[in-house]
Amino acid sequence: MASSGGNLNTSVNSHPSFSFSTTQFSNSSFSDLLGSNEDMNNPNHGRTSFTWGLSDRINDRGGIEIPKFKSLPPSSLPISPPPVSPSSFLSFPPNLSPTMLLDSPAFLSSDVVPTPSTGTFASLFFKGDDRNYSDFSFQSQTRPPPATSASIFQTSAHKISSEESLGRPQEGWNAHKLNKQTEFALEKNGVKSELGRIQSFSPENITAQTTMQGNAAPQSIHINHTQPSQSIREQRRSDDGYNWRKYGQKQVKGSENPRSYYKCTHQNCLTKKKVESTLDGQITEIVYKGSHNHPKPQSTRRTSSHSYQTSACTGSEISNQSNTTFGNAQPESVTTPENSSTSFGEDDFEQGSPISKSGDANEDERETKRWKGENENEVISASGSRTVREPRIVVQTTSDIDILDDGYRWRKYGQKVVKGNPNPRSYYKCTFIGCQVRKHVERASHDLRAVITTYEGKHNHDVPVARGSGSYTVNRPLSDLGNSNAPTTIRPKPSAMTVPSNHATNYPSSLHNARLPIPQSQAPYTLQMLQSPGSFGFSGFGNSAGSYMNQTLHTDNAFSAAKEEPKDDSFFESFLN
DNA sequence: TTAATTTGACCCCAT
DNA sequence: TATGGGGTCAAATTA
Repeated sequence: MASSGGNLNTSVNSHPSFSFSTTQFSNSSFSDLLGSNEDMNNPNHGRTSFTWGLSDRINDRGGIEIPKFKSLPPSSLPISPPPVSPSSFLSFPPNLSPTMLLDSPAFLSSDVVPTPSTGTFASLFFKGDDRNYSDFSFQSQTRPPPATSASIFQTSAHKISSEESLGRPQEGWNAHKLNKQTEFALEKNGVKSELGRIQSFSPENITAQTTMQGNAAPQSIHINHTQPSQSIREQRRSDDGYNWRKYGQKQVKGSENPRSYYKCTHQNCLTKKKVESTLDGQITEIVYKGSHNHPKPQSTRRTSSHSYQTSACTGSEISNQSNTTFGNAQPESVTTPENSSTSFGEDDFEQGSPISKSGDANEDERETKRWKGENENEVISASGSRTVREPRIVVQTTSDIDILDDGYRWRKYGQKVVKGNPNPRSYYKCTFIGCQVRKHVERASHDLRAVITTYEGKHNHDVPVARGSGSYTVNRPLSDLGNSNAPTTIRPKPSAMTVPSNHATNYPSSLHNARLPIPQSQAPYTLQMLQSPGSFGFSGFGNSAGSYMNQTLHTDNAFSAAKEEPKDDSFFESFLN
C-alpha cells in the first residue's frame, strides 16, 4: 500500500545506549533443540557441556526437564545481517538522499556491499520498496510470505536489546511457537526475540529471500513456512551462497552456544567457517577463515519460489564490497565472507542481547584478545579469519547541527516544550516551495546529547544542492555506490535512528542519520517494529498519510517524546506564518 | 546406497 | 611441562 503524504518520521539521534539490530535468524527447530530422549540415554553426552549449559539452565528455571540439546541444524545458517560497527553509523551527506539509495537498483543487488560505509546498513532498515510499503512488514512466523517481496524485518534479541536499553519491559511476543526451553533462553537473555519466533528457520521450511542481507540492501526476507523440506543438498548450501560441509560441532567454554565448524565443499577450497548459535538457533557469530578460491556456486534458488535463499546476511553477500581489511579482491560475482567482516560493535550491545549474553565479561575479554580487528567493523583473528558478528544498530547521538543538516532547507517556524520532555522542540518547515514537509527537533529528556528529529510529510522535490558537500551529486546513481568499493561519501559518522512518530506512515524510519534527507518514500521501519512485543505484522504500517501507527514506543524518553507529538495539523499550523 | 550430519576422541596451541 | 580449550578427524548415525 503505497502511502502518500502526511507522514511523520522521527529520527532519533539518540541514546548511545540504545541499540538494536536486525535479523537474527534461527535455523533450527525447537524440536531439534529439544532433541530426543534417546540422546539423553547416551552416556557420551555427559561429556559434553550441553548438560552443563542447557540442563543446568533448565534446572535453574524450575526443573523443567529438557532433553539434551541435540544440535542445531546449521545448514541454513541464516547469517545475521551485516554487522554494523558502532563506529560506522550511517551518515549521508547533505545532498545524498536515502531515497536515492533506496531507489537505486544497486540496492536490490545482492552484490551490493553491505557495509555501513556503503550504506548497506541503512538499507537494512530502510530498504523496502519505496513504492510498496505494504510489502514491508514484520511478519509473524506463521505468516506465509507474500507473493511479492515482502520484507520481514526480524529483529532479534537486538530488538530486545533496544527495548531493554530503553527500559521497555519485555512483553508479549507471540510465543506460540516457542517452547519453554526457548523462552527460557530468551528470557535469560532478557530477550524475547522476534527472530526467535522463527525458530524453525531452516532450509527445509523456509524460503528466505533476503535483501536485508548484509550486503546490500535489505531487501526482504521471505520466509516461506509452507515450503516442504528441501533436499539435504539444498541445505548444504548455506545462506552465503557457498556450499559447506559441517565437520564438527563443539561446545565452547564460556558460552552456551554450540559452535559448528564448516568447510567449503568446493574442491581444493580450504575456506572454513565456524558458526556459533544460541540455543534457540540464532546465530550469534560467524567466523570465516580463509578465502574461497572459486566463485560462488550458481544458485537457482534465488529465482525459485521454493528456493531457500540466503538469510539476511549471507556472509558472502555481505562482504562483497566491504573488504576494508581483507584485500582479497574478488570477482564481483564472487563475494566472500572474508571480505565482509562487517561487525556491529558489540561493545555497544546491551546486556541481555544474545550477543552480549554470549559474551560475558570474560568471554568478551577473551574474544577481544583473540579477534582483534583493525577497526570496529572487523573482527579478525591473527590468522586472518574474519568474524561476522551479530548485526547491531546502535543509535548514537549527533549534534544539533547534524540534525538540521539533512540536505533540505528548513525554516524554523516554532518552538514548544512538549509534555514529557523539558527540552524545547524546534519546529521547522521545508523551505521548498510547495513542500509541506515539516520536522521538529528536540533533545531527548534523558540525554541531552540525544536528539530526536521527527519528520512529517514527504518532500515533493529532490534534495537541494548540497551544502558544503563536496563530491556528491544529488542524483548520483546508487549503482555507482553499489559498484564501488569506494566509501563514497557516506561518512562513518554516528547516525541517528529515524523513528516514525505517531504520524509516521510512509517514511521508513529507521536508522536514519540526522543528515539524511527525508526520503519521499521509504519503507517504513520503525522502532516499534523492532520493539513490537508481539507479532511484527504491522498491518498499520504504511498506512496512508494521516493514519497513525498506534505505536507504543516504550523505549525511552526520546521516543516517548515522539509519541507525544501533537497529532493534528492545527498544532503545526499554529506555528505557520 | 549414498551423502550429510553427529559426536566422541584426538591433536595442537596458548597459557 | 602440565593443563585446558579450541579445532579437527573420523566412525557412527541419520536422512
